[in-house]
Amino acid sequence: MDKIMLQATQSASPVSPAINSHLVTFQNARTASASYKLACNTCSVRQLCMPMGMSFDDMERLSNMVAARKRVKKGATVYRTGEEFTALYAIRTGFFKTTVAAEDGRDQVTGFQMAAEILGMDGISTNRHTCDAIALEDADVCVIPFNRLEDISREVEGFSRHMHRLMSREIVREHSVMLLLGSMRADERLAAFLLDLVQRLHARGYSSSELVLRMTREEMGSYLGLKLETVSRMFSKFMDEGLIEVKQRHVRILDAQALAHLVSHHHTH
Amino acid sequence: MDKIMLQATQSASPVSPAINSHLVTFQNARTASASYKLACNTCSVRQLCMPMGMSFDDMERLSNMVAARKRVKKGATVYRTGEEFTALYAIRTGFFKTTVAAEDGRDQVTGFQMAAEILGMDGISTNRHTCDAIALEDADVCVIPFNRLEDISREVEGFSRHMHRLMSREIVREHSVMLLLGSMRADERLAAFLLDLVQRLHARGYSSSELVLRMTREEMGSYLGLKLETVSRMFSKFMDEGLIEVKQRHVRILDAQALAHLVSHHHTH
DNA sequence: CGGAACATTGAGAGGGATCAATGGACGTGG
DNA sequence: CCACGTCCATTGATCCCTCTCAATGTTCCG
Repeated sequence: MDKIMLQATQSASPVSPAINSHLVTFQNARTASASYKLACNTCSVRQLCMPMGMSFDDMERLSNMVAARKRVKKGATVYRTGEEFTALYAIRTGFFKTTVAAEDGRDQVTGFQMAAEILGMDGISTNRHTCDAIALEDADVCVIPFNRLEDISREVEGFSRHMHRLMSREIVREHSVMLLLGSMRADERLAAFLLDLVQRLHARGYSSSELVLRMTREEMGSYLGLKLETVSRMFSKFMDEGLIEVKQRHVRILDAQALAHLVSHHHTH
Repeated sequence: MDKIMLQATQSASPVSPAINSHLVTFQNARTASASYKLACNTCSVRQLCMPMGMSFDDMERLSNMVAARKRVKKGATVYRTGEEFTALYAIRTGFFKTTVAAEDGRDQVTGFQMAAEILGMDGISTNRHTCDAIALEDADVCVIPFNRLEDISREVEGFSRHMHRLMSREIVREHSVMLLLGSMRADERLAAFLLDLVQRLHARGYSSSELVLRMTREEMGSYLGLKLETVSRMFSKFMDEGLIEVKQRHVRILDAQALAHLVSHHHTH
């Protein structure tokens, strides 16, 4: 088999998606003056993240709520099961997994999160976190103290609705995972997973056909309800069928349509 | 095999759980005067439902927000996928399932809901519902227009936090379903399901060991990621092992501990 | 009473798990 | 820069749990 060369497009800085061009010079000016102060205004993922759709002024208000930026080393946790819930975390850079643990030690990856996504909403319900959020690469998050969020809900018109939307989106996402786990075969699961990942990366300015997986086969398997060997076999199968190219964690999607077809056209043997 | 007799404890009116006894006379007084007006104050599930933890006055405010009571016949929907999202629905009586549909027709039961639980949170994210909510028996729900909820968030201290908690609780619930679907065997799934159901029913004043299933084997199977035949076989297996008694949809749990042990002590063959 | 919907049970097949061995990639330190 | 160990991924052989297909039985309701 030929060696394939895949550029690690994800390593490079992505083109900022959907940024209003008239803001760019302003943005640069502020970056210089504000130096290390956190500012949603200058954040490359502000269109997808918490301040999505906000006015410039409201973004500034939000920035002021954000207590701190926090670096998380690969393998480290943002929070763990049982820890007190105090804040939500918006991902600036890096890639995470969340895992829930059963009493007997089994654990289940419940999601993979990337830039602009929010970590920690599980903790609101009981004031204790119910899962672990673990960085799969060195990462950078905004710490948003939850009690301050309630202040901003009063100050910023429509922010409360916005928070509800974020949480609802998570509920809807989990519904589709339940559909995946409850009714799809191994190949369908992996296809759905790859398409979801690449679509989210694309929304962040990355390629719509190439991606670098930040997780192991085992972590993918846990998320997809499969064993790592099965995940590996499905990768090989897709390669044999010419649907993708795989070299370790680099994946190039050659036939997205065929993958999508797999997901949405179930047929028994 | 002996015929077993199970009383349909669920059909009978449950004892109201955890109701402060000094409120009862007051409650009765109001029931008489307010006749058919919706009143959280007099609702038997107020301690578990939306007004959980609220003061008497705040409950009254909430009641005033609730536009209407809506009857839903068995088999009918409260809302369907694609319909515009306008309101949340608090279940007064009855039992529901929610289902998401894949493009190819497959559908997946994402949850079963009973009195005091909230339907419709999936719709907040996009202003369109993303699943169907179907009554499994004649039911009665409170319609809570969503825009009014935002009003009450401003008026009632802490209500916003309360809403967040409700949504977070749903997220956490779905995490445990993902754990179930992703890592448990058929018998473990059914055991976890039965224990969850009976625990929720118990919180509503029903027996902690007997229940009447409102859904078919197929609906259970869909929720649990199993085929109906497998569900049926697991019921038979539990019966043979003396863990439960089953007669059609009536189930009596004989050895809850053994069921719990199944769930939390996974062992390979 | 009869029909439809639902549930049980059996036999057989298949998809994914398990067990096991090998191979590659990567980081660390010599 | 190479050697080495560790972690990760691939692949094969076999097993078994769950699905599939099919027949029968039961309940419920018009």
